[in-house]
Amino acid sequence: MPELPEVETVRRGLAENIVGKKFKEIEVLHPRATSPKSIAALTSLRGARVKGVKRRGKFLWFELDRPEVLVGHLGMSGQFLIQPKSAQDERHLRARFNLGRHDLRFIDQRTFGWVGVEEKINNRPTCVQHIAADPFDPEFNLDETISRFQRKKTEIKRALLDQGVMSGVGNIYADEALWRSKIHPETRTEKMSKARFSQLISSATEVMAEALEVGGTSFDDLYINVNGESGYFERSLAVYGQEGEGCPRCGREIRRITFANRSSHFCPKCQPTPRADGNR
DNA sequence: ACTAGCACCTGATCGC
DNA sequence: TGCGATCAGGTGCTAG
Repeated sequence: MPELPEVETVRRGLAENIVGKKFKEIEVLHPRATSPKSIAALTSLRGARVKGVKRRGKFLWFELDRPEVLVGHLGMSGQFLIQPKSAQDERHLRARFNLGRHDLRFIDQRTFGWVGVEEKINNRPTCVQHIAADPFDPEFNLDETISRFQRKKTEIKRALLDQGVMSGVGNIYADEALWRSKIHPETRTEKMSKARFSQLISSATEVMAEALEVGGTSFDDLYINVNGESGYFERSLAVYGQEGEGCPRCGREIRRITFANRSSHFCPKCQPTPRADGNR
């Protein structure tokens, strides 16, 4: 579900609502809700005070008044909600952190998301060590990012989704960025110039910034912010989920293909199939 | 060392 | 109505 704009929307909501608050009671309601280790580590956070909420790519973590951090990933369907303590349990409630009158609740239909306790190395949780900077990170370095793209030998769509190359982009914004840059998703990275990578990174940054401004993309209630509100970028999508619709640029019918076990949406005219000899 | 393929889940929807 | 196939915003493991 949530890609960078959605996760950042959630991060902002969490920062506004729970920085300074203390975890009073912690309850884990599903075995898959916590990262490999134990629920003991989670419940040991009772009494910890939240100092800040950080993000890299799609990973979130809470800085505490102790060395460890509370880390979370939303997976495909995870949500953090701020709820009155008295509110009824959600159907897919997986963990509850009581803050007094309110709860921070972790809800996740598909259970690909998780929360856990980790040490920090280089100022980042251990599970985030292999995640590259996203384009909004002050540590983001364009030249290094392009070099990592250039080292990949695969289709550009796969490389765009590789969080170790550049983080934050998921299936929606990958398709939107490729459309904006007029690049076919199956274009081989070996055939792309440095300028082309640079342009694509700009498109990805641009589309994610625009989505962030309107609270992200919500197709249904699987993605909502900490107050339960939807984002509005769905109406601005050019290709994702638009199979059979007209391309907003040229009117040609948007096509959907499957590879890497996921759907890719593109305009066959604006993003022509790369030639066998690869020139484009 | 790297890439491709698949597993990990629940639920909605579509065609028969 | 029912049932199977397919699809859904992500990541990590592992076989080659």
